[in-house]
Amino acid sequence: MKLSKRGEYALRALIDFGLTQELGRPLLRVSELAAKEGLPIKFLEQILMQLKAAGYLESRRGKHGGYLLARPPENISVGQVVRLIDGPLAPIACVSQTAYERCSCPDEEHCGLRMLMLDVRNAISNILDRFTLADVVEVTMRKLRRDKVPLPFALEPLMTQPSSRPKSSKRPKKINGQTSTEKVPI
Amino acid sequence: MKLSKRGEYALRALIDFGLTQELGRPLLRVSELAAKEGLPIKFLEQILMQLKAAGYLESRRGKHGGYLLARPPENISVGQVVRLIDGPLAPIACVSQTAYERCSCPDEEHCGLRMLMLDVRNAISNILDRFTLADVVEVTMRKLRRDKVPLPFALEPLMTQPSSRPKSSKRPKKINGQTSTEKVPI
DNA sequence: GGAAAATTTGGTCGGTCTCACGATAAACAG
DNA sequence: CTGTTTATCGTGAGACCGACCAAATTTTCC
Repeated sequence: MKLSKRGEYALRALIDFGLTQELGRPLLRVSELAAKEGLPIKFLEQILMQLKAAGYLESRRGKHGGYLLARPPENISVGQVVRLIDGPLAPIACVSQTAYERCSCPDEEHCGLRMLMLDVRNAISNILDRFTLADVVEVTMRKLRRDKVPLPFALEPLMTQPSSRPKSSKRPKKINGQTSTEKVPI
Repeated sequence: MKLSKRGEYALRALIDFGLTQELGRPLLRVSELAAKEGLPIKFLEQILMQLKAAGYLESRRGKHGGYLLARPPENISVGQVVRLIDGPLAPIACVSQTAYERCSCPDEEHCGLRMLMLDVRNAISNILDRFTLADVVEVTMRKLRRDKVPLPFALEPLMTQPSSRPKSSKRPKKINGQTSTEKVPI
């Protein structure tokens, strides 16, 4: 049930790009990002290249180079990013829509495991496919402001144009809705 | 978000043990199980040994040997089995209860990814920790009977004692409750 | 044009996951 | 006791993943 490191890093990077874009500084160098998030640089490079190839990022070379978002965060679905990096969300291939594969069990129609994992698939999809990068960024910034945390990436005074673009005032789509009321370990 | 092959095979095996126990033939040889489910024999051996070491199975050696369930299926939680084989259910370690690990992100309290994955964790747990092996077996057998499928493992006429033990009539705990009404691919 | 800074490309390396071969030990049948 | 049947154990190949290092290429700035 794990998200790969590659997928984790990709999402963390995209969230950072969303945050810095919101703060008026969309361009980030790989070295900055790696330092801030504590990620291995060369591995992060591979991931950013993959995100670029998929149309999520653009890159600028040279002196003031770096990466930036190629699409508005509202158009970036978390679920689609996970699928790009880690493959289908479904725990087993025989309940996947995008990459269905017959499993080795003799009677797929009456497989108890398949029924269970179909529920898990739907549960995961209902979360990851509903949230966009903009949603995650918005919730994160609200939390940061509420706790009066100095906004990250305000450092690096490189071309400090305040340019506070009118933020997309969308419905705040509550995250973390049904936080576990039970003591079930996970 | 994947369940490992090891975890998949372990669950498939346990479900089969539950089914055959219900049918009055609790003991299965590794070779039978591998043939019926189409699993690699030696790999399955390792998995069954692990399940035995964890107290889920017993083994008999010699002529009429094999494996059988060591605990009533009502006491076997699907979530606990997955945790044993694949580790914590949580997609990333920093939202796990049983195996929490600080992640490399600088501010865990305000990490957007963490908030998302917390929801995913709860969603998975709410499914896998609610269902026991007995639930899965019961739903499977109902489906098999409804479609009039010849019950598996009725073959192998080895010591055919009908011994129809009084089945635990529990509440039927609907599986596959909210089947995806939407066309979201997964 | 030349230097600097960044992306791009290439190879390496240890670890884990699947899966397989071969040999050993226990239980049973004759 | 002997042989068959079964689980048990040791070993390791093959593939993939996470992470690292070094060089090559491209772009921009001075």
